[in-house]
Amino acid sequence: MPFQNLYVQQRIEKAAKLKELGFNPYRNDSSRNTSISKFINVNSDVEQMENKRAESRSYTVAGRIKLYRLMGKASFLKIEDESGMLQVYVARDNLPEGFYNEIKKLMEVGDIIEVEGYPFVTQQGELSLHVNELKVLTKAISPLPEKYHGITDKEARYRQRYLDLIMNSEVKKTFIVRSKVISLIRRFFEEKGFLEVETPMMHPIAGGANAKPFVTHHNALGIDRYLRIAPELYLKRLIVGGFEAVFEINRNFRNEGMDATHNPEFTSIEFYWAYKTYRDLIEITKELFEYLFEHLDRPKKLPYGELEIDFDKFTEIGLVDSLSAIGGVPAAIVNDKAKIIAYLKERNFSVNEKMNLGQLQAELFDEFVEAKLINPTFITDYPVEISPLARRSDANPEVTERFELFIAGKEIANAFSELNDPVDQYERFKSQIDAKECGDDEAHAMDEDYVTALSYGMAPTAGEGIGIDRLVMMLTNQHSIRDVLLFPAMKPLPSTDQSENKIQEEDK
RNA sequence: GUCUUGUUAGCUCAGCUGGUAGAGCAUCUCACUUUUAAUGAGGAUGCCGUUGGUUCGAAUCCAACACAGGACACCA
Repeated sequence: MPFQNLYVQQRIEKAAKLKELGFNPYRNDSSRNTSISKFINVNSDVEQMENKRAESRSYTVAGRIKLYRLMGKASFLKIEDESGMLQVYVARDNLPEGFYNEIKKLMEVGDIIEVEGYPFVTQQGELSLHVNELKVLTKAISPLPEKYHGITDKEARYRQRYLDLIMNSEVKKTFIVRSKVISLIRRFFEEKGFLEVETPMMHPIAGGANAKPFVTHHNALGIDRYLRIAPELYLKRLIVGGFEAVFEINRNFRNEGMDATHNPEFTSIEFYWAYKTYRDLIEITKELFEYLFEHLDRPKKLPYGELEIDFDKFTEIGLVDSLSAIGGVPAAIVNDKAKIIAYLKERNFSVNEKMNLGQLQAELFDEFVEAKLINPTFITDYPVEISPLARRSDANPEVTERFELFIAGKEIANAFSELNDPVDQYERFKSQIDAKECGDDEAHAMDEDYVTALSYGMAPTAGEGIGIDRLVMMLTNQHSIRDVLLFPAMKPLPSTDQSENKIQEEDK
């Protein structure tokens, strides 16, 4: 049974008393006519007035009580709406007779009230609203966290994000930035002539990435469905179909571990661009960042924890070149399997000697280079062995036309000129099946329908995916993905409600 | 998955080498008509995460479990 808590009981009592007095504690007749920030802007002139008040003006504002200072026959309240916080002055003699004494103990911090009145400036110099009329719109029966320390417990903040949002205004700002980033990305690609599309989230075959999918069941068809791990293969079908520039911003689902950079569902943008190559993607990616910084009004030298990221300094380097130039690995060994293995062993890294040259180079990159890539860096020319979906470079068939973008030591984007040879694609799927049978449960499944699509001819195309959550982390100086997700995945708590347990039992 | 830290009042936190739980805010009563975390006086508030064990006695020691934070590993 909820609401057993003493403080909740006291507040339920107050709601009942309001009802007795004829005040609905959950009324629906708000007549708010301005926001708090507008009130403050419009009345900034009141301070210059002779008696520091404008009794002829009238505003109705509403908000949640954050502070309540009751002083006998008058009181000050701070109320907050989405736009800001406002001080409100309630004096007994300015209200209908008896009203103030009736209501002053029935409202409290957490309640949402509406007040009508005129602007004035207090002796302490704060623009406030002098109340002529007051009503409780919504009674809160659970008390808010403490007014000074707020709520700091991470678990409570993630599970009860609404409390976090009520108490911590910076949190709200982070999510406003997140919303803007998504909106700007959408606008950027629309302005470039891209078409936003929606492809299925429930896939018969989970493809487009190396990841374990979630499985669900479609009762009517009697078949299992996979929550998508990437929209890639559907978006490329659309290129086959004749759309030349498409993008999709939405969720992917991966049935893997959770940590500071991984949530089971995460948001990405993937975009595919016909008649273009990965070189064009590098240019459009730089442009996108320009666009974001311009419209977000952020400094190009952005602090990130201890680091400072300079978004005016995009650089580009080949993966193998980066090993010596950035990672400090001797240039003489980076193209020699045996020497790399010896080098890694000397430094006490566990080495799988069955790895091919490309995999070993990737290993060196992960160990010695990745963390050092603070300013935005395009790493290009990925070995063919670790790029199964990317097109080989015509100049050097050992590497692919691919890049990954790293910022603050983390991968932010992955892009390449797409493989559009259907026979080659079929062979690569087949070798993935072999890998799957050898125990690699993240290997791609054969997608014959996709191969069929390619067989009708896909124009030369370049495609890119950008992790929105990680991008927002960087732009908001957050170091956990949970701080840029409104409702991060959390394990359910054991239910204390027996009826709920029963339902779960019956379902089994 | 491994290691590590945490879980005490609505919130933020004390509670030492075991002796039956405390502060601030909030809440309740009283005073107070320009306060700024308002102030002053008085009162109430606890499955000390859960389950076991050791002990005359456990918030405290031990074990298992649950949840969370952090680090590492795995993964892209």
